[in-house]
Amino acid sequence: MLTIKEIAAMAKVSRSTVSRALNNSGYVSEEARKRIDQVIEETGYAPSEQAKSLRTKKTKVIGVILPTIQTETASKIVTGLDKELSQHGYQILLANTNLEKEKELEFLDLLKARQVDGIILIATNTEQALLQKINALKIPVVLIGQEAEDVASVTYNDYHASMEITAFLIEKGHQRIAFIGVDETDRAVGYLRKKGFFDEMAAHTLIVEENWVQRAVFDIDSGHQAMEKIITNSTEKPTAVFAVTDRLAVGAMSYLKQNGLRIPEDIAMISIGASEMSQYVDPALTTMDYQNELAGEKAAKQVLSLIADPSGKKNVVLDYRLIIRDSV
Amino acid sequence: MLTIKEIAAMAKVSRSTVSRALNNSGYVSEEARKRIDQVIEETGYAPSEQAKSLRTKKTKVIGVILPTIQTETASKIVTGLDKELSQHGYQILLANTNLEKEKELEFLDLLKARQVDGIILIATNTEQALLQKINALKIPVVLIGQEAEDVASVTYNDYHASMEITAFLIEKGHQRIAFIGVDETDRAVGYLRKKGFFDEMAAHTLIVEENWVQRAVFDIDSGHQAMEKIITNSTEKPTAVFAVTDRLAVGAMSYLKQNGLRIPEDIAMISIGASEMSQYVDPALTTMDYQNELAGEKAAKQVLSLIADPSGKKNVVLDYRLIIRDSV
DNA sequence: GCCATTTGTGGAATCGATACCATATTTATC
DNA sequence: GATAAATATGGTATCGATTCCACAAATGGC
Repeated sequence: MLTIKEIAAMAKVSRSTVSRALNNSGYVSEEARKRIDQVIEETGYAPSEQAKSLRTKKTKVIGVILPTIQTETASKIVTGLDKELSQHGYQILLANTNLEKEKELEFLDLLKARQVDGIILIATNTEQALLQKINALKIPVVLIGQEAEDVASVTYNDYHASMEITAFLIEKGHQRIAFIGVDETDRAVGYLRKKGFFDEMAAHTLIVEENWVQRAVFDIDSGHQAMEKIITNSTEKPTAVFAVTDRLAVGAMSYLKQNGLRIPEDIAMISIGASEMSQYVDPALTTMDYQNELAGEKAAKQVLSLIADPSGKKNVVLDYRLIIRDSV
Repeated sequence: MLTIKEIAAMAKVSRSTVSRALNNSGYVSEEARKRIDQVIEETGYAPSEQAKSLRTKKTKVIGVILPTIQTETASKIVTGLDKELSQHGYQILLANTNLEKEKELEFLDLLKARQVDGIILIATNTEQALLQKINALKIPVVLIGQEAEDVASVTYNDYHASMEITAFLIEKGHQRIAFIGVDETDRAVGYLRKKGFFDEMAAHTLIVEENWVQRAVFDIDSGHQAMEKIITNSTEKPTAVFAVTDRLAVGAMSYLKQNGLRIPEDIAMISIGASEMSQYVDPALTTMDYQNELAGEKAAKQVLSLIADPSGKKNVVLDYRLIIRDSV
């Protein structure tokens, strides 16, 4: 590999001068600069980022820890992140946990060893061990999707969004509403969305039958199964179902259709996500748009600002908007 | 930051000894090792990957260049890549071109400057400039989705898959078949899939009306528009449509449904991709499964083997299988 | 008990850049 | 024309690891 030393020799200057020319720091004469530029042009030399960052303590790399790339949410967020980061010369180093919590901790260490300038964590929980590790890290970290004390974050307003969805169903005349959620250690998707639902139901003094509430995991099949349980176990059938993600809703819809139940006439369906798919299933799904790409951009902006000034931690809360289609 | 020097001091040994203990190279006494382990345990020290790779010339990072992360194809491939790479301690550095060809070249340089151990390129073309640069790079590169001379690759059998799809439609009794394709500089998706279609049609001496063939770009909307053109411009309507991607098919279906045409009774629909969505649109889409995750794994395996032995370039061609559902 | 291995350890060079400092030359100021 | 400031350049230390080499101590074989 070509090094600065060889470039210096070829341009008949010292390494210092080449370095100065490269970084536009200090003084370099017209002539020297011209010769250096030409040599670089001819050889296609590019300085080693390795060596550079060993010296400068900056890598221009941001680590991104995510539970999976195979969801639209994740890929939209990453797109948003990349859009903003690449503009500032940063690249993304991926760390995929495959939904294993312990890996989040492992990757935080690994990314530190790789000296990333910042970390973005698409979080699935806010457990103490995680938060402690983040604070011990001394590297800017921004959480997406979960809010936590002392850690910067970009979150969706899960509680209010959930209330609004519930209110929308009630307004449409529904009184018996079922709920398909996920594990509550996921504070945002599991706990807050559920709480929003229950609080809004309570505010309208509507009761929720126990069998109407099912816990699923993050895939379509799981939504299907949850819907099956709701239909087969409940004494009185609900007239609407609130699923916390589009995929769960799609799974639930497939069960309903298979069993001859019409949507929305027999059972209405609503969810959160605004995935591409939600638009093309039949009927088109009424869903809450969380603007994941924007979330990525905001998180990227924040991590960049934290790199410049680590003291300015913020909790950005994003807006949501309901996309009304045909499933309610 | 903690360095090997400090660890050495704390354990009362030299840096050399710590390094040997860390890498299990050379001799280290029981006692010394014990003290070192303890200090590392207490301090949570992790060696700087920066410094390490400056010396060893290995980064354990693989660069992945892709046209977009927002397609299922891409995210499945990345999942497959990560699955295999992470098992061997490699991480992925993302480079998103947003479908801009020139960026592929730029990123190749950038990744070289970052000294990645290998590069995986989810390619959209096989132009000379690209191939030349790849060969000049002296870094293992594996192409996914496009085959090219002198470059390792993992490809789908686009030509044959396309023929099989066409044959399937013909076998089902269709004679007037429309085709929604993409730009032919994309050799695999654009050129080969089209050629497979035309060759198979010709083999059955079936003619393809000019207006039945439309060029679209890679999104749902574009499929919608292409379908509109086919319906409104053709003198005799086709009885089946072959779209080169699921998204295009979904867009086409949405046009057909909006205009009261029944699928498959009036017009049958078939495509390539086996996306999650294809299963839940109405009617469920008959589509060709390309096993993208497997492609990622194979590409990862190949890049790892090229790192070990750069001479063993291969062109792996993957199998496909038709998933027959309700749209034909 | 002597010589040859094996085992254990530290010193110093090195990877490829940056950055500080000293020094030389040119230009400006009065 | 002397002095100060601006411009230009190279030498050298440094970042944090690995690795080679020299050397010392322990072990073994006869």
